[in-house]
Amino acid sequence: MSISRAKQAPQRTRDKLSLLRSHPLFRDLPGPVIEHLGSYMKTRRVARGTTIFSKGDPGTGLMGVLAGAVKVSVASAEGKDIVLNTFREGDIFGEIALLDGRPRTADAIAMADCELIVIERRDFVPFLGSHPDVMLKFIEILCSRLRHTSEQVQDITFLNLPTRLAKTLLQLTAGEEGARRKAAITQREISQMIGMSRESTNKQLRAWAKRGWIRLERGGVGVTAPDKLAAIAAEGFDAS
Amino acid sequence: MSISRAKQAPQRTRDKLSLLRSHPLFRDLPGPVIEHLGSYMKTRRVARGTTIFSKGDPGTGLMGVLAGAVKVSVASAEGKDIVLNTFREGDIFGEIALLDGRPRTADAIAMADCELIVIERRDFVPFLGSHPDVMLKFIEILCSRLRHTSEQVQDITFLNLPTRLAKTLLQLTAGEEGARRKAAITQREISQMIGMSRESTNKQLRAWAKRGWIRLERGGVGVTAPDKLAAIAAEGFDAS
DNA sequence: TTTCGATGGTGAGGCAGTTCACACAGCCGC
DNA sequence: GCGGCTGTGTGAACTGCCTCACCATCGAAA
Repeated sequence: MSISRAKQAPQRTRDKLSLLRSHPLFRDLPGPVIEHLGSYMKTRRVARGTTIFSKGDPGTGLMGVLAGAVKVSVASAEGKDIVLNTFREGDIFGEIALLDGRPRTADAIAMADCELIVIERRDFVPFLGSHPDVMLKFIEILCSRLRHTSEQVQDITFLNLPTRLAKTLLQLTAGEEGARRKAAITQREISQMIGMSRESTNKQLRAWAKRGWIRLERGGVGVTAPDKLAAIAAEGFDAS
Repeated sequence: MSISRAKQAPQRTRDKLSLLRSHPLFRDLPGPVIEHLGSYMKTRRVARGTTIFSKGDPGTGLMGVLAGAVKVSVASAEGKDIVLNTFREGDIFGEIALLDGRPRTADAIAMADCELIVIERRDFVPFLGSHPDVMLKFIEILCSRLRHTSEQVQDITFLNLPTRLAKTLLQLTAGEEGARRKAAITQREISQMIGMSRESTNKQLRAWAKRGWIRLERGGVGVTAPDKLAAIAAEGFDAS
């Protein structure tokens, strides 16, 4: 019952065309258009820890996650890191550099072994120009990204460590219920998601583990009492 | 030589059609289309301190600033406020709720007496659907907003008070040079822009004023040594 | 004119979270 | 099976910033 660290080869649960056909961005497009797009796409396999792109790179294209998980983060001059966003199977990322053609403002790193699809900007932009409906979808994506990032600003300025941590643990394990409610992630990565030191994060996690609200393993966390964490996330303090 | 608090009626330096014609969003549109758009727009005058829209409101439309300045902020449960963005003459805001139709996620408040233009969502969305080139411009705006908000996340997590304050003062007074380098803003608003307490902000401002790098007045700050502030903003600490 | 709210100024004290310095366990590659 | 790296656990010391509790001043409203 341990948490898989995804060191095995990622199962190819879906190929690139099936991603396109099922993705909200492209779902409504006619079949031939999807196949046309598919011909532009390349797939790329990367191992956990690989840097997919770096801050300052020319933004060459759009990426999609077929399997695995990706974090988008930035590093400070002192070596601290902060995670701006994470993406998993079925998600699309890197759209900002795709759309405005400016350099990437953050790094993308594989949190697990990944299979990605890549569409080059030079192929995609002309397509976009002739598909206003797809542009509208991108606008929706950008809006939701903006709402997400704004919320991050609010969380960082208003909430304390336990509250942010509880919220993040719930998000990380959302979707799964009961005993399967767990996430494969290191404590360092968690600390970077909430913008706190690894040590402080570890101490809070241990405190909750001692109360039996979560279970800690090497490279993973399991949430056993989501209601308790939800209470903390809502109240803004550890009221237990 | 005092800093104007803009309590007088705002001078109407430009009317709504001239804003449209000169704004990058609409500049390239044919004349009749602009006049068509103009017929949808209403103007609205608001006094300093007025709430233009509130968090949770249905996002009814797009706003533009003809004169004055607007801040977009959110309040925490404990009454703390944080400013997410500020807009001045020629800027457009409120586009997220316009584009995705979801409720507003922040408050907009007039920082000075303002003259605004408003375009209702029900009028604008159909227009947008038939103008893909305008959609592209909106995509650019959204991308730059996203880059801005991401940078805010980084600033909050990586930089300390003096650094953030120096950076913000420079941004606030950018555009003007020499002795005219000043901004009409309260210290409380500055503290909300950098996400620190009013008291801490005041103390740092006083320290710099004592060194002659800035000048403080009621309701305003003048930057007299932008190079010194730039050094702090770049170095990440007060190296003087 | 008086009052009152908004703005600016200031010090004392406290605390959440950082930094540093370890120690120890698994896991990987060789 | 042996280093070495990565991930985790933990306490002591430090500190940047907040909170609180004031006071002074200005401007506008009553």
